[in-house]
Amino acid sequence: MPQKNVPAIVVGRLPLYLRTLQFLKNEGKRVTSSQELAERLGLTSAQIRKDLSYFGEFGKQGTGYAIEFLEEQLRGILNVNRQWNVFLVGVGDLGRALAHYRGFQANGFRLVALFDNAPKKIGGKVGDLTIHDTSAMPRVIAEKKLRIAILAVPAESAQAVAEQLVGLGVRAILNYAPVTLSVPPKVKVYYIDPVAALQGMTYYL
Amino acid sequence: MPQKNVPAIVVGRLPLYLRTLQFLKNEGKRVTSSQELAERLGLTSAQIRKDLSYFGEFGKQGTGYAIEFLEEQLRGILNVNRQWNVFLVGVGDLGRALAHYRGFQANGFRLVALFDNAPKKIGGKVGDLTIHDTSAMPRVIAEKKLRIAILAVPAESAQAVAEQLVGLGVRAILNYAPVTLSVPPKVKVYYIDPVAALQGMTYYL
DNA sequence: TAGATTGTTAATCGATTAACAATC
DNA sequence: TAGATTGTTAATCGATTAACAATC
Repeated sequence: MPQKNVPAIVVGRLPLYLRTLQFLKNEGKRVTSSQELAERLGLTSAQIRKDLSYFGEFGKQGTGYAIEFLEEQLRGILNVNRQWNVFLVGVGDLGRALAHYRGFQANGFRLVALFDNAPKKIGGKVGDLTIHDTSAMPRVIAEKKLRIAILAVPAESAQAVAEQLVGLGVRAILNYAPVTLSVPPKVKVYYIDPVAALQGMTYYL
Repeated sequence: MPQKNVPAIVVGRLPLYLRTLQFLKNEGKRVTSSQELAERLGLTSAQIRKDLSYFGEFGKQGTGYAIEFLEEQLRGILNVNRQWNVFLVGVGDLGRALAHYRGFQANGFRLVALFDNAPKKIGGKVGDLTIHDTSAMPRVIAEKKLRIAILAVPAESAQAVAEQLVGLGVRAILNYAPVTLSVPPKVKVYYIDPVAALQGMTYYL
C-alpha cells in the first residue's frame, strides 16, 4: 500500500537500489551507506536518503544500512517478495525474443501465457509455452488471475490491444510497441523503445 | 551541433515527436498542431511548443506544423537523417534476441558486428553476422569507425567492457546489463532494464 | 568520547504550465 | 476580418541538494 504520496520517479529508483544491494551482497558486504550506494549509482547520497525516507527509517546513524535488511524492506515496498505471473501479447520477431529471455523468470516474473492473432502462429510453441489466439485472453487472464502484460504487438494495434487488456483487468503493461498508450490512471505503463533511445543518443554524436 | 543548452529530458522527447509525426503522416495528414501531438503523447501542448522552441521556429500561427517539414527538421536535429552502424557485445540469450530484432535496421541503425568472449561462440553466426572474439574489437571498431555499442553482457563484466569500449572511441552505449556504468560525460549511456521496469510497476499493484 | 552517517529541513535548481501578444 | 495557433514569458510546481542536529 503506497505510504505517502511518493513521486513516481522515486519509485522508479527503488529497483536500482535493490539491484545494487544484491550486487554488494554478492561481493560479501553486509553493511553499506548512502554514500556507497550513491557512488555505484551515480547519484548523491542525499537523494538516496531522501528517497528511502518516504518509506521509513532503515539505517543507523554512524554505521549505515544493513544490506540484507534494506533489501528485504525494498522487496516488500515494491511487492516483489513474491512471484508474479505475466503474459505476452504479440509473438512476432520481438515477442519471440522476449519469450526466450530468462531474465524475467530469474527475477520472479514468470511468463505463463503467449497470445497472438495470426492463425499461422496459433498452436505453435515457444519454449514450453503454446501460443494462444487472442480470443482466449479473457478466459486465460481470468483463470490465471493475470494483471501484468508484456505488449509486443505492432504499433498500429497496440492501443486497441491495450484497451482490451484494461477491460480484462490488467493493471500493468510493459509496452514494447513504439506508441504512447492512452489508458486509465490506475493502469501503469512502462515504455521500452530502444530505437527512440538510440535516436536520443545520436543527438550528441 | 547542440544549439543552446538543451535539457537531456527534452532531447529524449524528440524521438517521440518524430515517431508521432510519422504516424500522423501514415494516416494521410499533412499538417498537425502542438495540441494534436500533445493528445497523442499525453503531454501538454505548451510543453511541445517549448521543447521545439529550443531548436527553432517550425510552425505557423493559426495553422500549426507541416508534418513532413517538422519531421525532417527533427531528423536533422537528432542526426538520424543518415544510417548509423552499430555493434553488439555479448551474444548470450538476450544478445541473440537483439541481433535478430529487425527494428534497429528498419530505423536506420544497422547492426554490423557481433562480439563475445566465449570460445564456443566465436565463429558462430547469428543471421548473416559472424560472432567475433572481443579481442577483435579494436580492429573492427576502428576499421568500421563504429561509435555506437549495444551492450548485452552479464552485469559483472559490463563495467569492464564499457571502459574498453570508451577507450576504443565509442560514444554511445545502449546498455541492457542491469548495472549503472561509470563513464566519462562525453559518453552517453541509455539503460534498458525490463526487470527494473516491472518492479517499478508492481509497487502500484 | 570521537567519528561517522542517518533522517530531515530549507534552499536551490530545473522543468512544466498558464497565459497572451504576435500573426498566419 | 475572425478564428486559430504559434513562440515566449513569467509563474508555478516539483525534484534535487546542501547542511546539520541527532545519534549510533
